[in-house]
Amino acid sequence: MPTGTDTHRRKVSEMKRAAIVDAARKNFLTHGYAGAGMAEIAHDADVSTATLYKHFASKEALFVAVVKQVARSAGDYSGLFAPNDTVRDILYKACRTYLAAQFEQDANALMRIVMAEVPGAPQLARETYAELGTRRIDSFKAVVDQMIARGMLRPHDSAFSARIGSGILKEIFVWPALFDKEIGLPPDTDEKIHRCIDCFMAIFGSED
Amino acid sequence: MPTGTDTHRRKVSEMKRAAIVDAARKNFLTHGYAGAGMAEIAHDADVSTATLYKHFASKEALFVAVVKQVARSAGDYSGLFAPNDTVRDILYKACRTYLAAQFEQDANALMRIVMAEVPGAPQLARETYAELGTRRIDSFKAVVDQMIARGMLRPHDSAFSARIGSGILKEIFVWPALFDKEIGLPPDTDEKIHRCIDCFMAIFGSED
Amino acid sequence: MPTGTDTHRRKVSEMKRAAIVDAARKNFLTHGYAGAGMAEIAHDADVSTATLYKHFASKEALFVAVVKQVARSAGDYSGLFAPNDTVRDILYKACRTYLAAQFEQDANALMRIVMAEVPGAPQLARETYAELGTRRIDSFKAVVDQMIARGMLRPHDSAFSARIGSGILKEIFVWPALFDKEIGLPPDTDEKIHRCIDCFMAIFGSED
Amino acid sequence: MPTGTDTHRRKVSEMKRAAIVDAARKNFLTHGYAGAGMAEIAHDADVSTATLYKHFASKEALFVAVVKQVARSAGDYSGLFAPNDTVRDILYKACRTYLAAQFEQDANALMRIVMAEVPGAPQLARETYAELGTRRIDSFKAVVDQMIARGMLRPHDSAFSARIGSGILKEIFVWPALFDKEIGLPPDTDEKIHRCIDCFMAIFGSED
DNA sequence: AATGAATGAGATTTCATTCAT
DNA sequence: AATGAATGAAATCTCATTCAT
Repeated sequence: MPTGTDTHRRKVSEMKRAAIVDAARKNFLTHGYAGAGMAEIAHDADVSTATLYKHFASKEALFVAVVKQVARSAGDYSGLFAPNDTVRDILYKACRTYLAAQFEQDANALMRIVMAEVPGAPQLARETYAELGTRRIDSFKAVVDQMIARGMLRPHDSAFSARIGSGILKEIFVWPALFDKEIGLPPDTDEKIHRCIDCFMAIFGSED
Repeated sequence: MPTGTDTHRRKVSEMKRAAIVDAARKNFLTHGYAGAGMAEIAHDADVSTATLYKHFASKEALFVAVVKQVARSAGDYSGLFAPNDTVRDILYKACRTYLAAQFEQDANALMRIVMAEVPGAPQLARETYAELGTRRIDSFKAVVDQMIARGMLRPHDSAFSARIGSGILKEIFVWPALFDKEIGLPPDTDEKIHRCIDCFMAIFGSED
Repeated sequence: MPTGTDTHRRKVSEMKRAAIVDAARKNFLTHGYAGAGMAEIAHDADVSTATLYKHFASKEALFVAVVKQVARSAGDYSGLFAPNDTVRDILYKACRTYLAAQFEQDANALMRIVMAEVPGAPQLARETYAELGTRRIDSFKAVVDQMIARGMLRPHDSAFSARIGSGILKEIFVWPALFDKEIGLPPDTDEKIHRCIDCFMAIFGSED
Repeated sequence: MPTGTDTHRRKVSEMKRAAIVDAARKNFLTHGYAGAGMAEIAHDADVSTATLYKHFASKEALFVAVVKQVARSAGDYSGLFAPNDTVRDILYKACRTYLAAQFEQDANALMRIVMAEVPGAPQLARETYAELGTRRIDSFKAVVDQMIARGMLRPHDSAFSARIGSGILKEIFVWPALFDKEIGLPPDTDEKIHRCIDCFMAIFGSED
């Protein structure tokens, strides 16, 4: 019965593919795009280079696969609204979610690499920006929309305020981390988040 | 009289050095750090590779020189205060100066490359962040301080507000440009700047 | 059955390795260490430079391999004692064996190169001296020990006499060859050997 | 008066030449022929590379000059015969003189380098062998001749015995030093010399 | 006569990719 | 389908030597 064999083969093949993407992500993040080597990736994934090339036609194709895999995890903004939450409570949770997605998934390191490839692979960079940049702000915007609907924020252009909020968070937390791989979230993150929220509410808060 | 000869030689040598840095900047910006080739840089500068290496001991040293040269042009924030300027006028000019420094000198492209080198050359990245990141915000902060002193802005922590302002501008203008080398300042830049100023003044404006 | 493939691959690979060492020996001997080029070695071995570097991680590693290969042929001193041989017969055969190992395997040329690398690679030089210098004398000493046991030579410190014998042979035959690559064993080698034996027996011969 | 100036100029020029040869010797001995760099030699001699090339047309020519300079100091065997000296006393002094010339003037290191250049510069090697090898043995032979004339040694072919003596000394003292730049004369040099003399006298001593 | 910046040619080494088995 | 040895093309860097001043 070839079916069973086929299924088995496909399963093995997919596992190898996953192992490759995994090994590739680690290598790209550690050594950068140019620094990562196909041989080492293959070795780390317990696969021959030839097999690697069966799955991904080129280094760039492999890199695209890694980016897409990471970008897929955008952060979950559902269930942010608990019954007795204040405006600040909800904004705080939204900020935390935003930052978690940015820091926990190596998204910073990935952004660095993607940016570096802008001259060489503009399409990839644009797509990644859409995934890692725009999409996250859209999620944030959805939260803002809900808050406006509930009268928690003054009515305004939420697309704009979401970017403003994102910009403030990036400046305080993300930007430094882009230039230093050892910088994570600082110990006084909470306090800083609240100062950011102060700003946000000074602009977009309801007027009472 | 060796002086004449020496002076001449030095002058020629310095011109070659400048030509090398120039060619290097173009190459790095076009192809990225790894993509740029010393041979091509030397060729573009009309110099042999050996001469190139007399001036810069390694590819990295050359890159550092390029970064420093670009960073040197941090933007001139003096003479921002004209007699009858409103708060908004001054902030507008400050924003324009900030954005000019960021866009006119290829600073965006350079930032991309430096970020890409974070894993491989952390020290360089940190120094560049200090030059291209922190220093620009400091200039901005000095403007804010003056405005506070003149009662144009509510008294507050100017170090913080300078970062907030910088963060907002980056999000709206810089961030997209980091992911797309063809993105410069948009046609409706003025309008966008004014929306940013609205935000800034909502937070830090004097309360009248 | 991967075994067949593996075996075949290994066989091919080993042949290439041998070809590389061979080509390398010729190049090193002809042009010296610094003068030999990896590209030419690869070409002579019908192999790409990349393959060469798969087998030997560096020029130095390749040179070490060459030295070890040559050193392996230390000369065979067994079967020197025939029933009716006189003392002189046996010493003559030992001298011939010693000189054969020194001249037939390019050991002289190799010694030259190794010596030249003394400042740059002291460890290698020391090891080579152990292989090409000490070990050969040890073999000679074993022969002397047997001759003493049979009463053919006066009892004495064989470690010392072996060095004396080796020193005399080196002076007469090896030393000139070290300074002139075209000098091999001279036509009157036999006569010279016997004069050396005269000296040796004058010192260490039994007194009858 | 140009004469004074000319004389002065020539004097300066000769001093520079000497400085160059000196710096060259140090560099060659330290780094080997290939390892030594013309730029560094010029720097060490406080001279420009162009001046260096005015004095010596090429690296090889400079090396030849160094070899000749060192070879010129062959050791002084005159005044070896004191009134009441025994045979052994005189031979001891001759050995000491021989070894001093070999070890004190970096002759070992120079020999290493010359040998390395045998394939590339055969003529130089042959000449050096004549200077550093043959000539020293000739001096030794002269001493032997005198000893024969005085009845201190059995009449024999002194050209041969000088080589035998030289060979024994080389084996014991020089050979190891050729493979290890840190090896000088050992602490028990005297004892070893006397064992060598024992051998020599067993062969060539007068029979009383 | 002297300088030292500049050079051309070549060195070793690396790596994404292919191909015979 | 999978292997891993082999490759070609290029990269960074060095150095003896020359030349304009």
